[in-house]
Amino acid sequence: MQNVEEIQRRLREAGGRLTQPRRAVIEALVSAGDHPTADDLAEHVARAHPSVHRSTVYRTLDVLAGLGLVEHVHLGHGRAVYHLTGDDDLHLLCEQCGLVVHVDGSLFDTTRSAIEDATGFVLHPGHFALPGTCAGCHTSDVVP
Amino acid sequence: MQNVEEIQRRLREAGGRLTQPRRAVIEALVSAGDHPTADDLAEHVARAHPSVHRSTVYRTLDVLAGLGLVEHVHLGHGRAVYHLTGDDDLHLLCEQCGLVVHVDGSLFDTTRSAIEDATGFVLHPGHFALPGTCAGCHTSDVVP
DNA sequence: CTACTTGCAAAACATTTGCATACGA
DNA sequence: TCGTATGCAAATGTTTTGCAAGTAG
Repeated sequence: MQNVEEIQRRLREAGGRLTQPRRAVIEALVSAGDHPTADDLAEHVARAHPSVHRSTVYRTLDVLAGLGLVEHVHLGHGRAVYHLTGDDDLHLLCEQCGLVVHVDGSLFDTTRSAIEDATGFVLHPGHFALPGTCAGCHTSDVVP
Repeated sequence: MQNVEEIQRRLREAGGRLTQPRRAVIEALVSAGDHPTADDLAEHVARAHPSVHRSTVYRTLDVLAGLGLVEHVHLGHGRAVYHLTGDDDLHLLCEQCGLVVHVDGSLFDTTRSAIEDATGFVLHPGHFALPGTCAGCHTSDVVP
């Protein structure tokens, strides 16, 4: 959905500078796996550009988040994963095996509108992972 | 639902020792407000028992969590709040003002079963906070 | 008495920040 | 050139851990 050129264009349009470290972070975002942590991204960046510092990765992610291009999801216990905006899905986190799966965000629609009607609260559920037990762990649960 | 005696009984039944620091943490859990952080609890404990160390608060919470008596909810950015098991409602967290409100867990039923049917994932409602924007912040948003 | 608990200090972990320097536009 | 970005190191904030001493049962 989002490619490197598109992101670079948005960054420049906003008056940001297209530096080598920023190129590397953007490249990492589009080519890293499904749910990279900041650390995963820093590692990915370091492979091609060892001189890029971790703090620059965080600062770049922060800039891109400010432009609405990147979001992060907290998985609990301090870890967060980053992804390009546009993934309109929920993250489910298995508390037993750590598996993260994506489901379509529309599954949440009825709950979202029910809560909005009842309380005026507008949810952004994509920002957190919903914890639970995945199918695999749930069945093997019975046999320890 | 849970009173001090009940928790103490469960702790002793499990072979745990009922020490003064543990009494203080349990007391803090039942008498502290709705969504105490570990820090809130440590402060509460310190008022009556200044010698109780922060790490003991964490260890006690961990023990009680192991017995299924306490759960914690991540509010993002490192903070977590603790509560006694039995609150079967959802926590909504306003990302702008930090307000936490409870709503009935049944509002989540359709989403829970939809996710369970689609993926086999069994969610633990109540173990997590749903982030969003509360009614107050949402309206004042428009008028800065 | 013995093993479970505690206090302390230090480590672990993820992220942020101050500052002088480097570099894109 | 000029102000934004960067690297570095050190700080931040929360939670965890190793260890000797304390204490419940």
